[in-house]
Amino acid sequence: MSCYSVLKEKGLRVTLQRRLILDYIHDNKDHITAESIINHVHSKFPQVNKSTIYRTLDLLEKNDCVFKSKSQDKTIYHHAEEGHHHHLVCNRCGKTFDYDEDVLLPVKKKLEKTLGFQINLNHLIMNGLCKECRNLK
Amino acid sequence: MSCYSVLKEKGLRVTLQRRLILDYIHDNKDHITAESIINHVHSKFPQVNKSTIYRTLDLLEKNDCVFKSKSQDKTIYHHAEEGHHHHLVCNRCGKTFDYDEDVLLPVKKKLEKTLGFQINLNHLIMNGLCKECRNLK
DNA sequence: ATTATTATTGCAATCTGGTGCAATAAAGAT
DNA sequence: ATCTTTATTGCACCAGATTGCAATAATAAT
Repeated sequence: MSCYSVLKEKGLRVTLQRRLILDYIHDNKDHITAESIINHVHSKFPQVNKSTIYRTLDLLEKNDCVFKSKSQDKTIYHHAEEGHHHHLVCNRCGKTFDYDEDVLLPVKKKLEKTLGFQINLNHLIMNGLCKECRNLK
Repeated sequence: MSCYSVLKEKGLRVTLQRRLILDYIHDNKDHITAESIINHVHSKFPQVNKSTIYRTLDLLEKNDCVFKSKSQDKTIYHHAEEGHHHHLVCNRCGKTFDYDEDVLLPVKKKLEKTLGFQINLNHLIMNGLCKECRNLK
């Protein structure tokens, strides 16, 4: 679990609270909401404060251990393994799907050429309808 | 101002509060924050409640009169004229930039072919660094 | 013009996410 | 094993956004 060494390298401490949160995110390959993380931590240690959880999530994001994004109204987190930062989220069933980073490279290049704008693909979530849900209606 | 007729058609009422908000959004071509909308309405009628404003914005979004999106931590609204739904938001200065819808069409088509996922381009905001801000650092 | 209907509003309370600060505890030094 | 340093936590509080409900007011019917 390399996140622990990342923390230690930077002089950050590996606390019970951080282990609870990190392990939970690593055990869940899907996107998870802040709410579900809070629930999980509270189910094991109810006395852990929610502000600690939010601060831990911010810290993990700053150190590239998790990715944080907004999907509709909710804040969503997922673990940060290489090559898995790009997500599609279905507006109907809520499931997430990965896509190949290369798909967006031409867009990135074109926007840099024409507008000089450098988009950050790591934090990009695209919403829509997945295959199954499209067939339902 | 077709939004008024949209409301009337659906049996929704055109109230002072809704006129204030609609007119303000129509007069502003840029993205505007919920905060600036609240400030504007309060500058004319301080007694209007903020929950009314949020509810009105949700209603206008549901009826396709405005678009609502998240940029970083803020909620952002803009009027819904055809061909202006696609935005880049700079993470440093907060300015917004439009881009041509066509840029993303190949991506949309590819994802539909390979994954069957139908992305909704209307609500897509991409974050990054604009030309000016890139040059600053 | 007045009345009846019901969509809309204001209010109070709530929820999510975030902040300053004093108390606490992890990890290194002794 | 104990002490010291200071990163981290819990607490209390705050801001933005949201909701249930009773009061209000926009529109249709008379």
